[in-house]
Amino acid sequence: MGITKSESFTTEQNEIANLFKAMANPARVAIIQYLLKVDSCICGDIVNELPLAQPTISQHLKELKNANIIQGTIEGKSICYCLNKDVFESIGRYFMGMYIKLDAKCC
Amino acid sequence: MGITKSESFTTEQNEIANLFKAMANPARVAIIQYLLKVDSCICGDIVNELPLAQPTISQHLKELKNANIIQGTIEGKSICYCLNKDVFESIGRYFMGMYIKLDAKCC
DNA sequence: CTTATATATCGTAATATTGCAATCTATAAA
DNA sequence: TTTATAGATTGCAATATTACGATATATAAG
Repeated sequence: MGITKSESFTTEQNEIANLFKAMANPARVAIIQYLLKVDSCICGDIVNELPLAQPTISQHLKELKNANIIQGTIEGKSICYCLNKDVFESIGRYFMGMYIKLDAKCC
Repeated sequence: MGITKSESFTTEQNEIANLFKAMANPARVAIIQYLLKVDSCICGDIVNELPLAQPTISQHLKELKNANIIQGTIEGKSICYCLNKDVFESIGRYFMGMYIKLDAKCC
């Protein structure tokens, strides 16, 4: 074998894992941080900002879009990308919820 | 090529990506959820709980430990694992911070 | 219609991840 | 000391990810 045994886990566990996977890459973290700074921009701006080729950026944007982390709107011949605010609230609440539930006593 | 160009990004960006990578797998998500439920347990409990072989669980625990998400304490001939509360607070704050900074206006 | 610009897709090479059988290590029990 | 138990490590096969050149698509400008 070698493939992740997704079918052995719940849909929720797989969804959470996939959301993290979308952010588990320094280039995508950099894209998210850049979008946080500029609010919105076109793909070309990110290509100029990061040391990666255009097809690579395009692929990363696609993955972030599939994970619903960003959204893209067609604007003439370019595409305007921005962060999806809701996702960050959800993830933030997920972790803060865990933090609150977590018992201080450990092994 | 094919390798992630880690050296092209900041240490912070790589650290964040690595933290997400540690959680970007349904088995590891399940381990985290299980530890949240039982507070602490030994490796064998997780092996009984999840449909994965012992070496696989051991490997996942190692990755979670490397990412400082869990900690393990030797207790006789077994090892007691539990979640590291601080990490969840940090991540929660990171995302809530992004959520607050994020401008509602998008493209 | 032609050309330029912006982005997406395809194909592929390099590398990383996942899962497990076999095996090793360390401690507890007998 | 021998045996049993708990867990880690090794080695490997299967699969996934990353990056990019080449190319396709789609819109704007001329």
